Amino acid sequence: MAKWGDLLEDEEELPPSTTTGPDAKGVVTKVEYYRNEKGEVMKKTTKTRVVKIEKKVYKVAQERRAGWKKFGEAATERAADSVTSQTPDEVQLERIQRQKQTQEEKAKGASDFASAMAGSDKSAIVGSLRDMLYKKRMERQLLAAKGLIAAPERPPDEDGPGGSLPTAGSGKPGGWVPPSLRNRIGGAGGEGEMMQKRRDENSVRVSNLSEDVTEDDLADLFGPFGPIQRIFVAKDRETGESRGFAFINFIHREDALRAISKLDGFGYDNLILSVSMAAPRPERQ
DNA sequence: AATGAGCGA
Repeated sequence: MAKWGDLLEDEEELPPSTTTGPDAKGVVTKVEYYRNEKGEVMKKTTKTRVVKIEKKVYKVAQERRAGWKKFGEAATERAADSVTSQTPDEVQLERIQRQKQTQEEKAKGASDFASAMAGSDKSAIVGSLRDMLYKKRMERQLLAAKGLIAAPERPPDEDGPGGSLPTAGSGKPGGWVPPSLRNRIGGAGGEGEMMQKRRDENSVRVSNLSEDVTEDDLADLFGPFGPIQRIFVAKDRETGESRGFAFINFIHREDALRAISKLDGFGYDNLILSVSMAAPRPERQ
């Protein structure tokens, strides 16, 4: 499975897309091959399942209607020439199948990635990195959905009134931490526990991010290059939506430069990232 | 397309 990229490297013709299924569980598997902007062959596997939802409201309405007396023309109609017409209304939803993953697979993914990063084999990097980032992201989304972690960038008190709002000074551990207080992110070379001075000089700008990329996604993406002091995703002041670019401040300049050389032009989330050293932030008067 | 927040003594 890991070798498909190598096998196809020199071939002109791409394999045809295939669609298999639905299998016993209704899962349809679609495999497509395409070339990215660098001419590398990419494989995309999509698994979808059609889920039929019976609308509960229909049941309720039907039960209510059963108790009504007919009137007008309908009171005398026979079944054959009904004056009422009905349209079946079935809602079909597609949803992406989540893949199960064992601890060993996770560990393997991480070590594949580490060795790919150490070497210079670009296609190996792209293969294992893309895979690992996607899995990590899905894990986070699942945890967020289960309520085990806060959804990204949404303070708990936005869930609406009535809840037990965390008051200032309650100091509850494990809750949502505002970005301004998230100081130590990823990386291995912790430079002491003290508050660190921000290092704007090693600030990397990444743009053309998709709107739903979070700080955690970027920590996964940039963390392997070295310790990071701060990650900042630019957001719209009132809507909170990502503006599609971010800054990653590395502690060591050489890590910033390596990240740029490896990740500039990297395809992430269907977009081609642009990664470069950031211009210094304008001074505040 | 695009270059980040806070700041109250």
